[in-house]
Amino acid sequence: MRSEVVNRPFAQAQEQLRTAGLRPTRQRLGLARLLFEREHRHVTAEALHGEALDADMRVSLATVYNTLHQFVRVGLLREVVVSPGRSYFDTNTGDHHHFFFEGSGTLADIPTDSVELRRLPAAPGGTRIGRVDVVIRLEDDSQ
Amino acid sequence: MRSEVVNRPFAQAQEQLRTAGLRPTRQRLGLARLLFEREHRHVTAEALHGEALDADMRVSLATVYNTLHQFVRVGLLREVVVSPGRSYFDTNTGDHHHFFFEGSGTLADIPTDSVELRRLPAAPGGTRIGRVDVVIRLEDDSQ
DNA sequence: ATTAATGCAAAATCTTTGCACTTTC
DNA sequence: GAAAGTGCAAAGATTTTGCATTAAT
Repeated sequence: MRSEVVNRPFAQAQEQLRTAGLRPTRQRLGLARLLFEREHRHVTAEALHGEALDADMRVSLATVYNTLHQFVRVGLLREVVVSPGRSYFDTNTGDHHHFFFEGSGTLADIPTDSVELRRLPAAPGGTRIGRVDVVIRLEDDSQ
Repeated sequence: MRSEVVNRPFAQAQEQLRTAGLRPTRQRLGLARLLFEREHRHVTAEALHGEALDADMRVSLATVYNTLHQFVRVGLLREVVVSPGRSYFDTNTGDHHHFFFEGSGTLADIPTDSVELRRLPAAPGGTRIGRVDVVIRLEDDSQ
């Protein structure tokens, strides 16, 4: 592989960050690649930090937190709150809902069209609906 | 008021705890009265502890946490997770959903029949649905 | 050069735990 | 008196912050 060849995934991540108005720094690029170069995923800050270290990136946990929140702010990620004292970040920012496996503490997307939300209440005065979160909590089937 | 007259609310709380299999201790009784003698409410451990102190009860924050979780375990309360790093406890254990006001960090019940959930996905193999939580996140209408 | 981002360690939150003491049954 | 519950302070866990250093434009 010739070194002057453009590194595709890298260039893509760079573009993605620029578009979002974030400087494509080494850490943000690295984290973006971990997050977005595969299938949609759900990560905790701690888990992503672990992956980064495994991939020999040098990044602090504080920067991982900061970066995840920046990504949420610019719409690259969505934060999912399902468990007290732990934040999950979802690379799927589209309209969809979640299974939460209480046993393992993991999340899975629910295809949009397998939940149908009929009739929503009106937003109370002075507010507007920002998002509707549906979480289906699953317990181990101790049949 | 004659001292031998039965204190109704107190007796009710006592009964409620006994039925749930919890010893009616001074702290549990006091917290139960704060929680259940009024309309349904959403409290944090910290807020409930504050109320207890205001009412001149002597109870530690640790005991408030323990008690809230015990109440959840026996079905007297329901825990609602909407915000990272803060647990809310809901005295309404019936089937219903929530508004979450992002601005103030407060919760409100949504009447059951103003949300209709049609079509739910089947629980993945080895699991069963424990609960379905719907949270409608409200933002301040900066119109 | 200028401006923004990072790393680190420290702090801030929120929650749980260990154990001696107290209360309930 | 036996068993369960409480208080306190300490520890845990997760997340945020302050500030000097480093990197990107």
